[in-house]
Amino acid sequence: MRRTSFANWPCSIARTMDLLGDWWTPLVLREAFYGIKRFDVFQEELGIARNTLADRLRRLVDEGLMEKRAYQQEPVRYDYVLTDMGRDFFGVLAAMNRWGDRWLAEEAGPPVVFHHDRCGQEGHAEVVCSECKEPMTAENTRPRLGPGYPPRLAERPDIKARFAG
Amino acid sequence: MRRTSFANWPCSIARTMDLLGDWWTPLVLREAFYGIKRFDVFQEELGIARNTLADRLRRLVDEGLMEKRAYQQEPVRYDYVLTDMGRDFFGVLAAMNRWGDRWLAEEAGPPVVFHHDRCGQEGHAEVVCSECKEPMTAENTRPRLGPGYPPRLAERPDIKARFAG
DNA sequence: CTGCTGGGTCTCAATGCGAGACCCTCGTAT
DNA sequence: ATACGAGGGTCTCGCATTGAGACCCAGCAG
Repeated sequence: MRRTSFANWPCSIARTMDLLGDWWTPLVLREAFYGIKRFDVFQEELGIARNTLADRLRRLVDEGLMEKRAYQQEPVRYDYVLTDMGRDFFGVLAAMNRWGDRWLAEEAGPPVVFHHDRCGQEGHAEVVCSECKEPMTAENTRPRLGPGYPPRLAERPDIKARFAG
Repeated sequence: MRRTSFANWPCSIARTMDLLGDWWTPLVLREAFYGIKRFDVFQEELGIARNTLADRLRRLVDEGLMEKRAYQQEPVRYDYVLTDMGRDFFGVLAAMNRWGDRWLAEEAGPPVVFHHDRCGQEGHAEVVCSECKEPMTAENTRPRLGPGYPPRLAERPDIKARFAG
């Protein structure tokens, strides 16, 4: 059975999960944010199988999150760097990191903290509303039909009910 | 080959990915945020195989993100509700949703938008620094060793180099 | 001419995913 | 008394994916 594809669902979360592809992809991106560029370094740091890494990098390049760049000729050597699309994924990783720090860390505390150059302090990620800058939580936020929702689906009673809130 | 476990890596992103388990889990959580509680409804809305759903729900309960609750006796019927830990995951989904809206939406725009009760406006998620409330991006944020990082590992030159920035 | 570095591909076994069928317990309509 | 439907699952089984490790190739250094 082929894995069910979410790429065409009317849901950005599903689409995002679909292209993440698996557990390794976010970790490859994490390494990229750490500044890693070269195949071998990704491979050693993560302990990922080489074929799996080749596959994930190829996917990330295809999807537009990374770019394969020849950094020298004779012999040609490639490295992998984040595109704007890839760099923008940082927020997602930061939110994940925060959640993990909060709920999965051991007594000793979070393994990694973030230094925010902008203010010079160590802080963690917080997810806020773009309009009022106050925290966005499950309690104070509700989904609504957006402009990109397929009109035909939007007619269905169960869908209507879901977004009625 | 058994899937490599990230549960004990010194990285909250890896740990989070490890317990997500697969592509379905975030979507099950999404449904839960939409207010879905019952097995059959999860199953119909997502079109997920019943055994896979049973497995994911069991995992979410085991990990502490959801609770199985008897909502009636004779016959006993159970439903699944988010715990505090589960509800706190909203931020991660919101960040994912925002990224997907930005980079994967079609011309028509995002399929779903968020209404923020707190301010009464429609906004999207933004990831900011907990200290200064300014956006946290790959460019202005750097990882540092945190208190929970395994001391033995922290000695390694490659690890030192990575967090030197 | 041997071996090292960098960036991969190939082979193959073992998981795990997912469809669909099946199961169990009540409550209710026939 | 019996069939049927709702609710919440488990069982079986085929195929796709995962991942370890071996192998490949090009250039350069000893």
